[in-house]
Amino acid sequence: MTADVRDAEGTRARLLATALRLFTEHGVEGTSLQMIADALGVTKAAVYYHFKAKDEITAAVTEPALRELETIVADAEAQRRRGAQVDHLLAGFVDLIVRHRALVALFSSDPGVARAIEHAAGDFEGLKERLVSVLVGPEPELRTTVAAHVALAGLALAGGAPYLAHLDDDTLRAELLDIGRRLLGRPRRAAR
Amino acid sequence: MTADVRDAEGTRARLLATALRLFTEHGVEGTSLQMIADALGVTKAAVYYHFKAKDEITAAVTEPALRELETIVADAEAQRRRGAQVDHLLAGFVDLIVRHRALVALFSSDPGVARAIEHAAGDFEGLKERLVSVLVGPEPELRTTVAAHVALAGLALAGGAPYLAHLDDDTLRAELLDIGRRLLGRPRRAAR
DNA sequence: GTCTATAAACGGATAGAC
DNA sequence: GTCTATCCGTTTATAGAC
Repeated sequence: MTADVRDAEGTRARLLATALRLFTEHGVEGTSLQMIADALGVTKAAVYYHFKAKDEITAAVTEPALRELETIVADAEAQRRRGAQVDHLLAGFVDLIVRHRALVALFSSDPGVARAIEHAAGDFEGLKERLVSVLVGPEPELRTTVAAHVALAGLALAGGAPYLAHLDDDTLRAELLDIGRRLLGRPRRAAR
Repeated sequence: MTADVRDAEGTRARLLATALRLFTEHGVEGTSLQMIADALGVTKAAVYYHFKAKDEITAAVTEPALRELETIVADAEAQRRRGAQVDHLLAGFVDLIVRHRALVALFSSDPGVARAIEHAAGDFEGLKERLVSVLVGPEPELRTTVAAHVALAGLALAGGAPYLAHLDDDTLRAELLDIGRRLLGRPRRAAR
């Protein structure tokens, strides 16, 4: 393998990590290819070697986590008891937040993400609705619906907030899970 | 008064309302002056008559609510008992969300807002920190800190979410307040 | 108060050399 | 795999007419 080819995947990974950092800092629409290229120390043309359009970068940054979320929702829907559905979804969502931190906050609040992936990844809006549906159940009360929206947005943004970036994964996961369960009226675990 | 002057304030108000709508839909950076002008049925040059730069529009859209928030935080800080500080801040914040809906969600999550106003409005980041400080108090526990971040982000985004846009002000305020108090460990009110 | 016209810069994107 | 150079559409912003 030549020196040229050697770092292809490494550069691609660095590019995605850099793009994510800039996206969370400036928003997707507020981040230009020039900014990404500059941060990487290459030119715009080099970026275009790895991705043929900006939307592709946005999709590549968010898709892995979105696919995971899709699986989490499907697994939760497959649970038989209502309580288990909520527990499964909440645990999975919090775990996703903790492992991806800023990413979940990004696609929870940045309109640029939705715009960029609407032609690619399977129905983003539909996934959100299924997420809420699992949390509120059939014939939801208003209180439950509002609590579900507060929980989803709050957990995602708090998990990606710089103020909590210093917390280790296990600590953050336990705290977010406890708050989520409190919000949704699920019993807290006695021990860990 | 001439016909030209007559609608000056009316146009300015319509412009700000239109800009807010587009900002929440596409994000600040994802909204161009051309989009605002088109939505208003005027040209870009007409927009520039009212505001000499895009950042000024962003600032004008957000500043009224930010000034209110500044007052709310100051009033809360002036309370003598800890419980009263939290109660005051929470009630004020929720009321602000309900009256401005999408606006609070906007400056809670859109990086474009922070960028646009950092040279104008007095310390935005500082205000956020004072807000959190009131909620968590001196020597805060981790659980409280995380809960405060979840509450602030969750209430703001849920309050501006399209899914809850149909709720009337009184209903939304009561629901958000109850959830906020539950999150922050404050006793719920018995009656309304 | 709004328009047309235009300048200057920046954005995304491509061609072709090395 | 990265570079220089370039294209083109769009964006912010200004000048000046009505």
